[in-house]
Amino acid sequence: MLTLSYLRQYKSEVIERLKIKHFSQLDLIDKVLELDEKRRQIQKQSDDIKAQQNQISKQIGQLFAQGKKQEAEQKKAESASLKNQIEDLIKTLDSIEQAIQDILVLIPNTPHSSVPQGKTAENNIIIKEGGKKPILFPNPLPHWELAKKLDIIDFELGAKVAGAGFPVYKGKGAKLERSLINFFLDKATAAGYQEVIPPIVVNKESGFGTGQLPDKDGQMYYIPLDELYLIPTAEVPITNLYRDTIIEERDLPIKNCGYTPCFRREAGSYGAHVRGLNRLHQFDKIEIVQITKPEDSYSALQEMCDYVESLLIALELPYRIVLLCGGDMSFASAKTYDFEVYSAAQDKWLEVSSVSNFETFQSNRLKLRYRSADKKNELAHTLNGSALGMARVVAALIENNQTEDAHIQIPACLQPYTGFEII
RNA sequence: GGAAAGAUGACCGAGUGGUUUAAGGUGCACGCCUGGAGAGCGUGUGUACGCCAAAAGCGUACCGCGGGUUCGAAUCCCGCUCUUUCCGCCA
Repeated sequence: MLTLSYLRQYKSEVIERLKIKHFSQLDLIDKVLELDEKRRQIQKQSDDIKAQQNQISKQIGQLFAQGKKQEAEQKKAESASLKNQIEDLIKTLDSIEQAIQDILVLIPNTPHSSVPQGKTAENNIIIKEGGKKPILFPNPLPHWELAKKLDIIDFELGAKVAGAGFPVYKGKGAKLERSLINFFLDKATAAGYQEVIPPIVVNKESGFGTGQLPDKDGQMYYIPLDELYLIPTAEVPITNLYRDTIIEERDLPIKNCGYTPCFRREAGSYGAHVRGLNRLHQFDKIEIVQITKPEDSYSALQEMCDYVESLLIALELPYRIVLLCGGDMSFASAKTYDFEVYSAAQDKWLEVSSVSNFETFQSNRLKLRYRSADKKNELAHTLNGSALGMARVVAALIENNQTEDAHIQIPACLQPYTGFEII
């Protein structure tokens, strides 16, 4: 969330930027600033009275030490009356602070000045296309048909065990999945990201820290008995590793990567566009996360995009890079690039990565700061990206690399991992 | 799941109701000393919010978290969380 001091200082600029995000409740800004004004006024009052009370208590202690009981009793009465005033003020203060918090969590991040205008995905800007679309024979099979024919992914079996959207990978399909995980992790490690294996459930503090809570709790699986959420992305546990910490400037940037399964309820989505691996309740993903100084975060964003692009090139997949417009960006992001691969049999672009700079939006919630060279504590910037989301990569590999006799050619970079060249 | 012990600053560690304004030590920073280093000596050394044009300064809160008792709580009471050890169970 945005900080109050930032809102106070850059109010009109924030409002202009939020218009690019098509945020409709701009009146919340004035409301929260009014509450802030009131809060400061009441805090001053209550701090002053507390100071008086502390003085009196100290005097009482001294009076008792000197054996002046009578005077001490008098002071006690004086202090008691102050106590009532303080209680009232604190009650008001608490409710105002709560009201401020309730509003702040509703205000989305402001988009970076380079984010294009626009309301929906149609206004996104394709900034680059790369790779070559494959030239396939007539009537190529969509991945779910070819996968079934080769018996490498079983959707019905997964449906029996868990439900729709929980596929079972079998044989060479499972090996392909595992090979991709290892390939991506090795690449990320070579690019300077330290590997972590985080928990795949998180508590609500973590969900709040990265911005999934309170607004998107319906999209996460929840375990009520233990009050835990299944992670929708490794971004949540990995970024939260640094919640409530102050990092020395010399230790930045911090670069982490991690593989986890990801769980998404995705309520309300159905139909042809979610067939097969296109949209799942459980899928594997490698995530990259960076924590940087504010002045470095946009070069880090570029570096992460270049890295993700290098993976797509290595996999020889046709891809395009999309700069999201204001209206299509997520609540917490200041700037986001999506990476899509072309899946030939479906004739569809599938999103396989989303790389975002959150600036201080997450770090403010996380209380994630760094100590600058001149000993000041400032909010760090957080970024993350998929590198990559597995299922759709598998879908595209299956469809694009299929042969006329219904086999799948494994790209050269994966063969050392799979140990086979064809499925 | 059962039992016991514990949680204090960057770290170690003292502190069972009132000069605690959290002792002492370590570390760190700066200064003195030195040809240089070390030792020694001195000074400083958390976070958040607020007051102030700003700096300096001052105020408030914070000793795991949340309540309570009291004029006053690190200290007393209640609840919770986590850690360690032992027992049980177990991949």
